[in-house]
This record gives sequence, structure tokens and C-alpha cells, in this order.
Amino acid sequence: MVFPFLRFSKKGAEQTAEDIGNFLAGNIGNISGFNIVKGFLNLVIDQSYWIYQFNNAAVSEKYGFKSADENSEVVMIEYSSPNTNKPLHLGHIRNNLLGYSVSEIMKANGNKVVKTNIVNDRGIHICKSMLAWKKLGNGETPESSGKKGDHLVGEYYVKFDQLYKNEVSDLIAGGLSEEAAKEQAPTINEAREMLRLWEANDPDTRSLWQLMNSWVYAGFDETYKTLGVDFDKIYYESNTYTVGRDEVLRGVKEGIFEQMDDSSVWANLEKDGLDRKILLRSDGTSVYMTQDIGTAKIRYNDFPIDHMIYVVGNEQIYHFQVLSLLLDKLGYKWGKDLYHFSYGMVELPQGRMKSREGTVVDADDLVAGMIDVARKVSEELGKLDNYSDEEKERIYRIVALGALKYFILKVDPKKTMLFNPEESIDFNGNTGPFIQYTYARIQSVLRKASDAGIEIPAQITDIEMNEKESALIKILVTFPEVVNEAGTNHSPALVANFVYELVKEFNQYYHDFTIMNEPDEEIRKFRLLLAKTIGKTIKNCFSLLGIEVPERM
RNA sequence: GGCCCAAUAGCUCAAUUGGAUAGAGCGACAGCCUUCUAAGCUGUAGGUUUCUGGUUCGAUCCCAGAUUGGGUCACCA
Repeated sequence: MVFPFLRFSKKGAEQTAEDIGNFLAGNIGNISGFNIVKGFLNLVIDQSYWIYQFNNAAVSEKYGFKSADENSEVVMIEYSSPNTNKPLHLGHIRNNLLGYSVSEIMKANGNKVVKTNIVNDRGIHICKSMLAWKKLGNGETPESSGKKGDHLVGEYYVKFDQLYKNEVSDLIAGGLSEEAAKEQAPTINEAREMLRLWEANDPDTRSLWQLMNSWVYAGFDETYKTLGVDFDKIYYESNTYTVGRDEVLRGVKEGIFEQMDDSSVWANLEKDGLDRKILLRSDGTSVYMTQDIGTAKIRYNDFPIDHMIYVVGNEQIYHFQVLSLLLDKLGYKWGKDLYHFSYGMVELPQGRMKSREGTVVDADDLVAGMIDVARKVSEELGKLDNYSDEEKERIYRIVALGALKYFILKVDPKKTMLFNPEESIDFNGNTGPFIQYTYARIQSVLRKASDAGIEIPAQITDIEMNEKESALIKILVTFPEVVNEAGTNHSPALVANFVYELVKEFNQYYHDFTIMNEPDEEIRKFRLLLAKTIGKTIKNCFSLLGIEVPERM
């Protein structure tokens, strides 16, 4: 595209393109010719260049990846960050998958990555579950009921809400305003009292809290394991909130924040174009913001963090603006540098998920449902009939999670996305299983080659390749740049789009040309190496997305 | 109401960050399994990129305004 050069060349577009083309073809070895179409200069690049590039890709086990060294920057990525009063749902799944994938992408860009999870294990929400369990639980435990711990605790959170709602409507029927009713309902005040007792270290409250949280953690661990996500360092807000509270009180002393007559503490951010924000309640208990201040301080003490990434939904943009500013005001120079990776919500066909209206898609149910579908599809195809049940189940899981993860990660993280439980479970087209299937096909060919005693060379010398082959190589060699872009944009979607494009092209190639039956030995070996390299790249791409690939399916 | 974000094929999403004829999948229709895995491949139909202006050689992309949808402004997290 030569338009920007016209003001220097002072000639017409065609003539300018001609001049530049002549110069480049004459001076750069890999350019063997050019043509001009409507002001666009197209360069013809010599085949030897593509062979050279291909060999680079073929030789390297982790083509496109950079590894960390002692000079690498430390990137801490916070993701997941669940509340301990209810099980994980579809929204958390997007968070977990993005957090894990971005971590892998940052690693592939040569960073030292610390994956962290801040568990919100304290606060009014968990007190609500505790209170309802105390009132209605009759000592129910995961063992006694056979329920998964996080689900059990979640049920009591719902029961609290029902109790509370009934009280509010009774009070309104008795003549109170809605606002007053919500304020005066006995259960909400009991829950508040419980939170106060908790912060005062009341032994009974603490031990109930510990018991119910232990159920939830067992449940979460199971879900995390299923999803294949993990953490290098887990923080608990019950340990960090006091540090945050101390920071806030220091802020009061230093005149950064103000304490009201009722002893609540506020930050006035009006000069910064924001509102007033509460940091400590009048009863002295902490809020979300207080905890986040403490957590941030502790993390920077624990690790030499160069970049801090918070994987948190875009509904909290304002929260992180405020947090950044507050940390800055408290004198931490890294406050302004924190990066809120704000991803879009997952919506259902009916709109946003609402736990109170029971429209949430539970994470465990969703995965189990996907596995059922994978099993059904696979059994209909009957390709795994010779395998053991154990092996089959393993493949069903890989395919099911591949479908779910790819479906979520292929979408630009910033955008709101729609999940239709009926229609989103697909295994054809632009899906995880389609890509996994291509990988399995490649492995099948490679097994055949191995059985036939064919040695695949490490690289190729000179060979006449067809259109499809050079098209494949042209896509393949953009991968390092894709990894780089995915890192700077924090976007797994770029990796997903790349691997889809590659796989789509390969399937056409696979359809149009034979690999093992190619009579020319040199060409056959080249095709095997090409297939092997593409297989490797598929696997590496999927590792960046946290998706496994099956050897057969 | 203030601030923030989004709008592309019937549906779900892309578009190399301002470039050539806006691409995929699903759904619909028509084909391809004596051949390395048909979870695949090929073809057809489907678009005034929400609207109105502006910036320039050129706008889905940048700017202004409008419309529609969403988020957020809690002593919730």
C-alpha cells in the first residue's frame, strides 16, 4: 500500500509502487518479484524463504514461545477469587479460564508468572449462609447428605434469602416502608451481629465459619481440578482484611481519609472526579475495598511484582479505579500501575444470570452435562469401541472440556458473550472438538508412518511445494507474532482464532492431498514433517488455552 | 439522571488496529466415504457493518450527535 509515500515521491501511485518494487526486488534476496494492483504493491517472496521459516518452526519444540530468565519481569495474575457462600457458576468459569489462559500466555512471552487466588472467605455473605444453617440445618453436613460442600453451603445462602424476603414482605404488610422493612428484618440484623462477632473473634462463630468454609474448599478444589486450573499462591481475605483496616486507620491519622461522628471511615475522591467511598462501617467492620487494600499490600511484600493483573469482571471497573487511587493516596507507587483485566459478562438467552432468580448455570452441572453430550456423540460415532471404559471416559472429558473452554475463550474477552445452554454445546465447525479432531487425525497419520518404519526428518532442504502447503506455512510462521499479540492484548481469543485458521486450512489440505500414499519419498517426508509440525503447534496453542488434546477420538 | 461500555448475515462470533471483493461457524438447501479418522471436505443462499453528519486518497475501525441494549454510581461483594 503506497499512498503514504506519495507525498515524498511526488509521483503517481502506480509509478511509486513500480519504483519501490524495483528497488526491493533488486536489493533483498528473498524477494523475487512484485506486481501492482490499484496502489497496492504485492511482493513475491521466494520459496526458499518459506522453507527457512518452516524449518525454524519444525525444529523447535515450543515454536513461538519465549522462556523466562533471571531478568524476566514478574507478573502476578489474580483470578477466580470466589466468595465462599455459594458454588461456582458460568460467570466464574469465564473468569477461571481467562485467568489461567492469560497466565500461560504471559509465560509464553517470557514472563515469570505468579497465579494467585484471593478467596473471599469472610463478610456478610458467608454469615448469611451460616445463620440459615444454624436455624434450619439440623446439623446437615456434606457427609450426612452426600452433597458437594459448596453446593450445600449455597443452599443455605438461598434459604437465608427466602427467610429474609418473607420477613420483609410481612413487615411491609404490617405498614412499614420497604426501606425500613429491609433495614429492620430480624434475620439481616442477626447476620450483621454474626459478622460483628466474627470480627471480634467469637469462638463459636469462628468455629462454625471454619467448618462451613472447609466444606466449600473441598467443593472448590474439585471444581478447580475438573477445570484444570491452579494457583501458585492463595490468599484469604480473613487474613488480609486486618492489614487493610490498619492501612485505612493510618490513612485517617495522616488526613488522607475522614472519620465521621458515627466512626465510619470515608475516602473523598470528588477532586479526582469520583464519589465518596466507604472504607469502614460505623460498627468498625470492613468492606470489600478495605480487604483489597490489605491484600495488595501483602502481595507486594511477598513478591517482587512488576505487573499486577486483576482478572475481574467489567462490572467492577469503578471499584478498581477507586482501588488504584486509594493505594496511590496511601503512598504506594504501584497503586497507579495495577491493571484491571476487565472481561465481559456471560449472558443467557433470558439475559443476565441472577442467583436470586435461580437462573445461574452451575459450573459442575455444566461440565457434567458437556461430558454426557461428548459421550453420546462419541458412542454414536463408535470410533472408540476398542478402548477401555477408563480410556473412553478420559477422552470424553478432554473433548467436553475442550468444547466448553474453546467456546468461551474464542470470544474477545472484553465483550459480553452469550451462552445458550441448548445451542452452545456444539462439536462441529469452529469448536474445540473440531480442532482436537484434526490433532487426532494427524497423530493417526504419524502412527501409521511410525508403523511403516518411516523416519521423519528434523527439517527439509529444498522441495517443490504446492499452493496448500505454502499457504499452511504462511499461516504457521505468524504464530510467534500471535503469541506476542495475545500477550500484549491479554487475549486468548487471538490464539484461538489463529489455531482455527490453521486447522481449517490443514483439513482442506488433508482432504485434497494424501500424505502416506504420496509416491515421491522426499515429498512424503516433507508432508509428514509438515503434519507433525502443525500437530505440535495445535497442541501448543491449546496449552495456551488450557485445553488438552487427545491422541485419538 | 451522571459516568462507562457495546451494536457487523436469521443466530453466535471474526476482520492483521485506517486498506484491496467485510470473513467463519451454526441453521437452511445441494453434493462428497472401496482411498491417511465424514467430529471432515465442496458448493448455493444470506450484508446500506443501527441511524445522521464529519475527518481523507480511502472508514466496520477515528470524531460529533441520535437510537437501542447493558453496566455502574450501597454502611453488598
